[in-house]
Amino acid sequence: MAARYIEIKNSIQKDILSHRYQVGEKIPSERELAAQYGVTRVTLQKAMHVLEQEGFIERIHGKGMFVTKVIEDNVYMLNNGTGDSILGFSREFGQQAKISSRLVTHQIIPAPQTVASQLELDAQQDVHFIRRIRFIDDVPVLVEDSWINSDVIATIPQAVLEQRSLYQYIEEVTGKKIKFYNSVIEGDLFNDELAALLSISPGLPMLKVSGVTKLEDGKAFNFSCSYNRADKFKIKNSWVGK
Amino acid sequence: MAARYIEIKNSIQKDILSHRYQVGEKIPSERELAAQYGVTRVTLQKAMHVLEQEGFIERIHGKGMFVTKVIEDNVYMLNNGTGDSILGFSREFGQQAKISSRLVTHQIIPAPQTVASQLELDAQQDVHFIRRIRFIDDVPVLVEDSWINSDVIATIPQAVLEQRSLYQYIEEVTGKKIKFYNSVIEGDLFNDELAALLSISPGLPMLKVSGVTKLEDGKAFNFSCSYNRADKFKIKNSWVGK
DNA sequence: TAGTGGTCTAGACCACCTG
DNA sequence: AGGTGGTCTAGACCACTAG
Repeated sequence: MAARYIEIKNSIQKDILSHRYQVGEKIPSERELAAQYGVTRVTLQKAMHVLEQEGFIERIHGKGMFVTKVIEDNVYMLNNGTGDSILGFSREFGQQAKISSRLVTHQIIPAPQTVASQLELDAQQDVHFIRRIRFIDDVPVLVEDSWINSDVIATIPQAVLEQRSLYQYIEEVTGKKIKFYNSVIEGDLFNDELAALLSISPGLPMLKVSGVTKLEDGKAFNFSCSYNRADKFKIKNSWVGK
Repeated sequence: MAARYIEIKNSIQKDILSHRYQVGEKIPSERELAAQYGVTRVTLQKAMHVLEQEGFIERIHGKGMFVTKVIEDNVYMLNNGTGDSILGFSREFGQQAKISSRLVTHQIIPAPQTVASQLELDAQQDVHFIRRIRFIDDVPVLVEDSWINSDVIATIPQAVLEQRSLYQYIEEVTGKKIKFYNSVIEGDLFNDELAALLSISPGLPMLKVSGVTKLEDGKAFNFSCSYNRADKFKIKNSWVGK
């Protein structure tokens, strides 16, 4: 049972995506929507603030709330620069793109120092190391490395790694939700090794996204790093500032 | 007069930065802090949610709130990928870096189509076009292009462009606060023109950040695009997900 | 002046964690 | 059991925008 404000947020988001609320135009006022959904203004505002953060609406003091004009684009968006790129995939025109994965390697190794520090565990402690290639419409577009604390997940079925979402599996096994933290975006060039995995030329530009994933109880369980073809991806920074 | 929750957020942020609250350790509970500041829990929570968004603390249900372990780094952070890089500059170890600018060009031109669309004005309408180079410790690290609606600001003194913050000037002149929207991050390689401006080799990796800036009344007044040396910058994605 | 979003109060109940 | 964050109510007043 999700929180009421999340339900409301999803409901209004659906209304926006289905063009029930027209692009650029005003949506009903907080007081109206609060009455419609049978909640107080405070609760409704929480929903609307999330929608604003995620870039669906703009709130203008004294005027009202407006559906954000969405900019069309022919590249893919990594929605929030979170590690698990596959979760962030979205296309302005629906999800008809075919997404697939290939597992390059999966082994248990002693945690490298940088990984151990990120996962807040002792060096040399065992972690899963997983390298996967992601395809969109059968074109390889990114390499993703993950280091996962083996205390949290002892074994990972190969089927999970070949299919959709490792995170969903971890949520199921642990019974806890996940949170992303400290995501960092860098630019670089593809080296020979990564370029070979994607069948592209070394020296092409890359967007590198790394970050830590934690369980809702604060336990860090995953450090991931993805190497994305910069000609295929942009990152939308969902942020409203000042 | 800022909102109370913003004052409280700044106060606690200061306590974190001054290490009054130790890294990784628990800070007082919501109820305690609310009592200290003489506000209700709801108000205090607003402050803490902002601190969480900005990466200063982690909130863990049932346990408490903890100061985030900050990862040291020897590159600069573009805090939120907002257009005006100079505002986003921050170094983990204080602000002792020397920041300067050089104005390359400032002219009034008819708005190119993409700019007009972003600024929601008619094509061919006049805009300022400004290109500046930013230096850190006298090393050129980025080029920033800005297109500014001349309806909002008719004239811009050269001194403003050579000094610190154009945005601060605009806030003063218009008497309105500014908001950032729709910031997008891309990776690319420096071409000959941009590389020459920074005295680097073409083909080096770049982080490109573009976005629209609006006044608080919703009026779009600035489209900016910055080209950042990827060996000098990372972008911290202040986001807490799920 | 009427309508809008922005902030804030003083409670309440729930879900989660630890001892 | 006691403390923690997560959510929600039913009001209230303020600041801003419009006609």
